[in-house]
Amino acid sequence: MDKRSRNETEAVKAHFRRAGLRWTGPRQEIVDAAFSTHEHFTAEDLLHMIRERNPDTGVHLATVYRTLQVLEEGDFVEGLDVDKGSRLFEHTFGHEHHDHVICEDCGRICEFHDETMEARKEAAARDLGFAMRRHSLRIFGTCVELAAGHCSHYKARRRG
Amino acid sequence: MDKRSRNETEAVKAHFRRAGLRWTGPRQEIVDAAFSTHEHFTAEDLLHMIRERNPDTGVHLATVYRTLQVLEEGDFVEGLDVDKGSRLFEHTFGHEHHDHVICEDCGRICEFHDETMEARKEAAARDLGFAMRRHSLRIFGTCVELAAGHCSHYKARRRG
DNA sequence: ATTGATGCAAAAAATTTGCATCTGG
DNA sequence: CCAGATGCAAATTTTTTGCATCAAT
Repeated sequence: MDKRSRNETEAVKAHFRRAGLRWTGPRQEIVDAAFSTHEHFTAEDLLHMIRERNPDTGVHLATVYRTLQVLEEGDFVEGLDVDKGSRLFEHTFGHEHHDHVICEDCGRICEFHDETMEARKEAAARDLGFAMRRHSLRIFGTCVELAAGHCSHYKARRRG
Repeated sequence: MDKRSRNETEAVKAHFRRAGLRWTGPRQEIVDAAFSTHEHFTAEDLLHMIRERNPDTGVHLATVYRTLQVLEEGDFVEGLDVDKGSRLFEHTFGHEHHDHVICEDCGRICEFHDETMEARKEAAARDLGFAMRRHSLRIFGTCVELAAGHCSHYKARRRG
């Protein structure tokens, strides 16, 4: 585990302690796995990652879902609805918020951050009498790689 | 049916004809119902609306889903993921695009349109090599009505 | 010791699909 | 007529829950 994910794990631990939640073996494994990748992952993906790191793990998918929920509430991970299949998660702690562009054909996901938009989201919510808690901007379209016929994501998706 | 929804129905009909899709009784009923309201509705809501207008209708929920899919592809309706329960639909034909602010506690949904953001979405997608097809910005938070303790949506949701 | 967390299996919820039948063009 | 649309039921898929047991504090 690199120094960065060690720090992140510590932050999660501290949060659990503060919130009166227990720090258990399964939670340790789930958090370690979640912070070990910088890709998007489903709950099932995460379980596979856990099993790769520790073939003898007893962690169950239900526990993964339960823990992801807690992590999401604590702003350590964020879920993304992709309209097709399971929700994708990514760890967010220590990262700047970003929005997503999703290819409807190949599933490729790109990220971007736009400070102007962030400010306007905040303002829009405020103007309507809302306290913004979280926000999700997804742009769906098609990527040029796919249109040009040399998109590696497309083949990967067909195989999967 | 007012003149506006008649026009909208005609546009849908024309689209179906152009696309080589058949104009059937169930589709007529589904489209009429979808354009008869300016609220968000689930597939099931729409079926109830159809049954209210015509108690003897034989339209089936599966057909509602199938037709909503066609309508969405034709940009006549738009689906909204609300993280809790079913997808909400609204007819969009002839309406300016808008984004949504959703109260996580009471379910209230407000809409807004921000031209600057629209332009930046478009640009973000282009810069990343995507052709934007659709986009969905959802801001989740809490509304002041609820915080102030006089939110009608909250009670409505508890009852429902 | 207590109370929360976990594994497991089973339920739940929402949407999709297979198929025989019907129907619009 | 014939391809596409529909009703119906059954399947699918993903996530959640009940409950007995286990373990952290």
